[in-house]
Amino acid sequence: MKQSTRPTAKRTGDDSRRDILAAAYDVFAGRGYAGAAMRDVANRAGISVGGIYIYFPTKEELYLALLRSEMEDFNLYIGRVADMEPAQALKALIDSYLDYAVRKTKLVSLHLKEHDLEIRKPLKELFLSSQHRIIRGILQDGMDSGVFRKMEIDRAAPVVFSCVRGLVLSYLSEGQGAGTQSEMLYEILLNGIMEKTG
Amino acid sequence: MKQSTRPTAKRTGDDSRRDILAAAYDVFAGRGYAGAAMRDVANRAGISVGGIYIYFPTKEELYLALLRSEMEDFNLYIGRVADMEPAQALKALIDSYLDYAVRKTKLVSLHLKEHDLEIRKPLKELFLSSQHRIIRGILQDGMDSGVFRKMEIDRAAPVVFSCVRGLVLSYLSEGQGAGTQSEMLYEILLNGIMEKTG
Amino acid sequence: MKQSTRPTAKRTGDDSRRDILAAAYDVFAGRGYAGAAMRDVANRAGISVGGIYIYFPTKEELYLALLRSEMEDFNLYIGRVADMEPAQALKALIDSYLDYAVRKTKLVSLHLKEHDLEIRKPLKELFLSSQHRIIRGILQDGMDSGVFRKMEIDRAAPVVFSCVRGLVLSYLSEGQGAGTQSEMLYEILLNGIMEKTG
Amino acid sequence: MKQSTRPTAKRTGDDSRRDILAAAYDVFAGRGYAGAAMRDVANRAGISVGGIYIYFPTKEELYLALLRSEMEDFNLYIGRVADMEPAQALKALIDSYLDYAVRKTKLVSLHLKEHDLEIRKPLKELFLSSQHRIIRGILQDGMDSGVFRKMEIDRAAPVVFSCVRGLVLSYLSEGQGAGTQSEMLYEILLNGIMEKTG
DNA sequence: CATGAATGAGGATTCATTCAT
DNA sequence: GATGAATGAATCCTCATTCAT
Repeated sequence: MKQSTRPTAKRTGDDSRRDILAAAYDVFAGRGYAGAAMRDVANRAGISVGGIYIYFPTKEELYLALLRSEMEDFNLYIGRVADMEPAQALKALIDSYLDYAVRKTKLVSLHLKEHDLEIRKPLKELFLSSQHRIIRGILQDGMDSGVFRKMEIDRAAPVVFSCVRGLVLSYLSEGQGAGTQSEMLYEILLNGIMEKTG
Repeated sequence: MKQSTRPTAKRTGDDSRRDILAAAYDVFAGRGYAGAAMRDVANRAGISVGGIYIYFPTKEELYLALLRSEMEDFNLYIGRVADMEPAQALKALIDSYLDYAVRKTKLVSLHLKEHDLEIRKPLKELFLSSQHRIIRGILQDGMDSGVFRKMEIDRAAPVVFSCVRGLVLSYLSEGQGAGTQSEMLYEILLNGIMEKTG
Repeated sequence: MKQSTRPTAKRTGDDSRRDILAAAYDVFAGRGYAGAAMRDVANRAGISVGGIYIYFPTKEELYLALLRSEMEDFNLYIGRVADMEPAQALKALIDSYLDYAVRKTKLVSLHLKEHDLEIRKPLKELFLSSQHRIIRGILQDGMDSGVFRKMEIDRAAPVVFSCVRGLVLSYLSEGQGAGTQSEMLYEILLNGIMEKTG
Repeated sequence: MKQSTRPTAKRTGDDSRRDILAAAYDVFAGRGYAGAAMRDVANRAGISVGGIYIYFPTKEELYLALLRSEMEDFNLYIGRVADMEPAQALKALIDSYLDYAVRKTKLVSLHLKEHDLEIRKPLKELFLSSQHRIIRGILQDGMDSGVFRKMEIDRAAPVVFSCVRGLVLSYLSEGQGAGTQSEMLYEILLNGIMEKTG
């Protein structure tokens, strides 16, 4: 005899997908891939366990979808450095990485934790090559405009990337001084630590 | 309810401990803390499941013991840079980190994967402060002898450490060019990437 | 790692709960708390091991739920003596206890076996105080109406309760002659065994 | 090069047996049959796990041996009531039971907990029949000497025994007032609770 | 689309028992 | 006699996945 005259505010499929992904973000980030429980994802998403499986066929697929969605987000975020002045771009790159890590600490942490998960491989390669391309672009611009010295770009770019990534890692690990360290890294990358003689 | 078994006492307790630790190294490194199964550790160690518990009361203790034992190993390994010339020491530091990562890829990978595991905290802090100390020593020496320019050591040291760690991370992640990249990092850290004007 | 199963949803949740409780009754009663295996409860309930945990979060909770449910049952059963004539009430009390023990032998046996289990304490105290109250009521009535002699009720009630409980214990232990012994206890409690002189 | 010049104070086999039995007493009593661990018995006995198996082939046998040894002890303790005056003997019986329960609370508690363990059956029957015999003796004496009224001894004896046992059970369960309750039981058994009319 | 009860393999841990020393 | 490391079955509990409703 119970009738609901006002229709339950139903989610569209897309809403549900989004909710699940958002919940997955929290749960995976908080406990790692192995430690994450589908039930927790379901609870946090306000959906039933079975409901998840309508949108994602396995835990693995859910995880991958999460990574994909976050990567898009990140690429958009980092893209803005593309048409800045070289030195400025480098600074912006470092800051962007660190900002992103601050905003999405748990996700970046997750990437680290699952850095060698086999299923991540294709996605990871996509990501790396795109990041390397951006940095190569910056270095090339700098050399072309005479701001940066002559370097073998293909060797230098990965190293610059490493340094930036290392800073992020330190932030995740120790958690302090993101701002001050980004300044310092910028300065060291530009000038080195050696005394300029002559 | 009646159980009958036939124990095989072939090893000394110390042997078993070592075997278990070695097996734990492989299993934890390969699958992370949560993903590692005690049964797999046992199989790989050539001991029974119960046998592990004679030497390590819980999975957590086993993991911690593994970390402790490896940290000692690493500290010994890295200690040799202490009394080198500053620039040389920096190069040696980078190489040592990378060498270690090459030799013990899976272990270093494990550190990354479990970088935020609560139980690791005390051990991690010990490690970090000891590494920072070493680098501060190198920088100080360099400044004292006029090889390095004036820097705020307390800000520079963590950044240098970050860069080295970033390189290790890249090696783990992409796996190529350890040698060539270590050269490049050394050079960039010393000279920066900017054109020296004047 | 991949699991595929085929659940059989034939019962309502309430049915399952009831089935599990019934199975728990048998298993706990038969083997005691420590000796009881969740798997056996599951098998007997016609449910999977995991299924139990949907309704009862731990073995301890299952046990407690069982005790609670049975205590309610018993209190209903014993309540009817409240408004009888004193002597009649005493007889009914003895009979009720014994009847209950006959009907639910294994459960009462379980109470005995786990009489000092820490987790039972609150429940036990509830039970004891309620039983003592009933008996004090009977004795008071009897004294008021002059059927029973003057006694210190607070001392007598626990002893009467002990005697009844002892009879139950004997039934559980030896298993014979419930009927005849209840008569005898009634008579001895009323008249004692001493020769009435004068 | 370590020599022990003074010979280790070695135990004889009998000593070890006794130590094990004493340890078993504590462990079994404290945790019940299923909950008791052989290792704990060993530790408490100051012997190795394997050592126990020299004296007792299984856990079950150890338990039985414990019961046997304690039963002998009890029979000796209770035997002294045999040649007292009837009423006095009854009082002594109640007190003895209660005293014993006070002294060996945990053991008596164990009997209760494992009261239906199949392996205990033969021992239990032995015990019961001996206790019933003693009580029948007291009642018979009392009737013969005219102190007690005419009763069917075979029906009364088990009931008297039940009452005594019930008192012990109450002591174990609630733990208070052993002294005061034994007085009360004695009085009620002798006189009953009914008003003596006429 | 959504639900959530059900499944059962698998995980960490315990423990009676054995046997080489 | 005595030791204690070793065994492995068994315990409680978790969780990815399925499917009747």
